[in-house]
Amino acid sequence: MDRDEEDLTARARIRDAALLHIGEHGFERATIRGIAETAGVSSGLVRHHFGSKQALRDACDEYLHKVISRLNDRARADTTFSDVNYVADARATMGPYQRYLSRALVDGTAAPLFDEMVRMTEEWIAAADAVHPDPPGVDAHTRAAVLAAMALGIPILYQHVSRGLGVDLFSPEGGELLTRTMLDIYSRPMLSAADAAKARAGLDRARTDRGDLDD
Amino acid sequence: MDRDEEDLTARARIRDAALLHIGEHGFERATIRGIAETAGVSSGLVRHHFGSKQALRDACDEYLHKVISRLNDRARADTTFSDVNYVADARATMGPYQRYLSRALVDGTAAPLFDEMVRMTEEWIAAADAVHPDPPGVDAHTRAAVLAAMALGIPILYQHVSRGLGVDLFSPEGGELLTRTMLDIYSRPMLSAADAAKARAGLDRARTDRGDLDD
DNA sequence: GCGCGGACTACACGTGCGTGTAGTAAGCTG
DNA sequence: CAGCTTACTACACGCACGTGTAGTCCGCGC
Repeated sequence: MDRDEEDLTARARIRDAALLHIGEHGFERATIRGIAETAGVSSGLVRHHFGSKQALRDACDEYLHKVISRLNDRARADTTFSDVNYVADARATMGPYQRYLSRALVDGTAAPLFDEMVRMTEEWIAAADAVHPDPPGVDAHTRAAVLAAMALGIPILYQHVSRGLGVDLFSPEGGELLTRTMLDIYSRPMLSAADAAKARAGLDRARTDRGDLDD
Repeated sequence: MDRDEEDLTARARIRDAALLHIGEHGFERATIRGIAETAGVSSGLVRHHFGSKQALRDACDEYLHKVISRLNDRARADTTFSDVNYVADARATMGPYQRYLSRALVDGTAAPLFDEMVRMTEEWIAAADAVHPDPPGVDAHTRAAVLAAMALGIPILYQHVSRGLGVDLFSPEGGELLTRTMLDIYSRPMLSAADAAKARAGLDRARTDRGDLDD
């Protein structure tokens, strides 16, 4: 239905089980036997369908990339302020796969996925820049990359954030609290424009002191 | 000198090697034999000093916590706007241990470390709130937890960010670019107060529609 | 019916690695 | 010197797990 035509097949069940196991225990600790058991198949079938443990991981990455692309397309259609929610939305939809994603990103895989998030963030930044009075110090792409990493820090450190908030970030209450928090963070600058300018001036001074030629 | 009195001992060398190996390959893939080889000792000595692989990991966590506490104390003394740099500073000082830290945070260990960062962020938020005209929607501690996770997302996703920026985040140029980017991000709100209020109103409406009693 | 390919299982192999054990050398105390 | 503790090594055990192999069942084309 909302998956591929291969959904109910053993192959799909194995992939889903792998996403769960690897997300829960990490790639190394996750065992083919454990994945097979969760999927309700023999361990040999895992190898039959995917060839090796690494290939199974690759298949998981590819599958998630497809799912997220679809999710992004849907989010792109929604241009209201619920854009702020896109991380929360993604988390809700991705559900149990969130831990897998976090690990994949941290491990350095899933690069195209991160880049796609940067692209989305870039669009958002461009819109924000359009209504901002003074020009930014660095280009939108750079800010998008950093901002995407920051946004992803929340689901990646989900357990720590949940502990700090006192509620599970995945629960409806946690999701709403996070959204309200993000509204504060994104609408209330931590630094005044004057303070930022002052800091920038300090950086410029340090740079010229070092003898760099651009100014 | 800047370490403990046990610095040059085999025990310290093993700990350092473990931080490197686990940071580089992850806890599971890191082997006691490999750590021992890097430390220039036999694998048995690792067990002799730390008892088990897990205990070695615990010792690494504890050691890093100590180092970071010292780093925080130093940062606390600096109340200028270079506060924005505290993540970058930490990364520079932590150097090769950064990957270990990221993994530890993602794995859920190093909870006290995260909580300490939340505490630091909370102080910073309180200072920003003092000069902000309108009151925040959520309390400072909640915002601090989320903001700390966001800030940590940058070093955790360091390779992706580096790719997006086109320079190594660890290089001096990368560090300066990051600082300038952070200045933009922290001084230029992504949402206007009006937009945030609109989104909040939407959330309130949804909440009362659900029949919650507080308003 | 026959053959054949794919899905699937049971089971054995090899190995890498954590862990346990025994033993050596050096320093300290009496 | 004996006796003990501590740092340290060499080596073997055992297990868990990825991988390889052989074989069964089922469906489809001829």
